[in-house]
Amino acid sequence: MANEVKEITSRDVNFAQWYTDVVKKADLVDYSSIKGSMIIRPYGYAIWENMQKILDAEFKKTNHENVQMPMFIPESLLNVEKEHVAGFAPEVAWVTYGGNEKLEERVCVRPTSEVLFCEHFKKIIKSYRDLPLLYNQWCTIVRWEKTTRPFLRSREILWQEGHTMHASEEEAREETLRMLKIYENFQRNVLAIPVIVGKKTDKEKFAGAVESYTLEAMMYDGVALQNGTTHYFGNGFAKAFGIEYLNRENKLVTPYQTSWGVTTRMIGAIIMTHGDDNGLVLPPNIAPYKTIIIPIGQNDEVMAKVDEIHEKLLKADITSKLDLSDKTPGFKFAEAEVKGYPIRIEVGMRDLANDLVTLVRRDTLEKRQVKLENVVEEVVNLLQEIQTNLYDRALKRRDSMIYEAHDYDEFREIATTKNGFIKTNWCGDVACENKIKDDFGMKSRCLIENEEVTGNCVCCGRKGKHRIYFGRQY
RNA sequence: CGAGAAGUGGCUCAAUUUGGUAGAGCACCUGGUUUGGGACCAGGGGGUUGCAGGUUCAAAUCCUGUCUUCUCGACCA
Repeated sequence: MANEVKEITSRDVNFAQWYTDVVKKADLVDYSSIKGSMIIRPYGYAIWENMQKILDAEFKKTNHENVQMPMFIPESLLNVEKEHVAGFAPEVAWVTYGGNEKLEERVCVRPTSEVLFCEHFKKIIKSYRDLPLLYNQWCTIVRWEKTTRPFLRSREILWQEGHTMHASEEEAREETLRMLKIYENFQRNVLAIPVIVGKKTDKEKFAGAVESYTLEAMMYDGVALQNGTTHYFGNGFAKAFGIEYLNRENKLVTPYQTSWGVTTRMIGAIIMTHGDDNGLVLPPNIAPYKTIIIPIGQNDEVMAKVDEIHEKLLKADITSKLDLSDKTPGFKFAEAEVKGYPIRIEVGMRDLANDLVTLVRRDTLEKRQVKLENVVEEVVNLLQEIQTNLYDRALKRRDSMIYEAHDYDEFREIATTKNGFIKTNWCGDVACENKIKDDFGMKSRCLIENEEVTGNCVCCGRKGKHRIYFGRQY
């Protein structure tokens, strides 16, 4: 009995436990001896590598350059921008000793790198000719979280952070929205995750930002996962750090700034958006292997065909794994499902006698027999179908879990009986946000830009200023 | 950080109540037979029981501390 694969808790019985089971059984991570610092195993890391490859290409296309900044920040540097340090101080890790000697000034492990970039920018930006300055770095950061969960909330986080400087406010705002759009397209088209994109309220925005934008995804259980953010900083940081340059009129002026980032949390989002009781389900566009080929019976003809199909797929640029282990077919089928390969190709004599092979799609587990000579073509089409179906399915589910509340009683009724987001009107007062958080544990997700405000604030009854989503979050 | 639960070969657990030679199934290795949904036969390797103290003739078992994991909450991305 291969019990290790059979022990996935049903996601409708205990979603949190199901998530933990999938993460482990699909060989994505292992725990380390440091709380909240996970080992990302090859199969999990391959997903991250694909994310990096695709996003990095988008960053380069839009003229960003990669750099690598230090991992340590001296306390005095972190303290330069007040709102920023207030936001991050409670969760930074401090280094106080070097070897046996106590440090003169303690240094923290970067929780994010704004201040490091600012210090550097001050040195290298002299002229309007130096702008825009478009930097990005792939690195890890540390935030000392109290509760940790693989991918969703860890202490050591793999991410990408873009930091840019611009000559005008308008240009910096454009950059903020440009990167937001890149994230949105990536999540929709590659990860097949529908996201609600919008502006954060003042209460929820990044420490030190003028405006923060977010990509909010809804997980299978109706809980929100913030899947990426972009920030417009105005020139607050630049002023605090004294970054100035000479413009065309030979005047000393302050530039405008942005930052933006996504993390391996997106892997958690894939799991909780597409996964099912059999395990992981990977969208073809991000899967390390788009197909897994499983031979049935070890005779020469089967082995020859399996090799042939594998070669053909690779030639057509379709990553494919060939499972030649000596497990039984049933075991391999089950394992292929746990690991979420988009398509499984079963090759056995029964089909080969009629020049057929069997394709099994992971999203629906539906089987179909196809002509051997058409395998590549069929796989290409099926991958597209799966990619589309996963997005449509997730979108439909999400939309079915968004509710409109017109008054507080209705809000309470929804918040206490249903899982999902609540769409409503809000007066703009942080007191109402706080009350909703205290009463129901729901925070504002983001403001809705394109809808007219139709009623009064759901909480206080005063005139509504914004359309807004509320929801519980990871 | 608060409440609860748990840490025994890679995994799931037994032995803990009542201190007395650490055990099973699966996984792993070798050989063979198998192969269309989680195979079978034979043989074999692997654990000083999370870690550190303490009590005792004797500790997986009792006591103290600590670390890690899980669930629920608070907080934060």
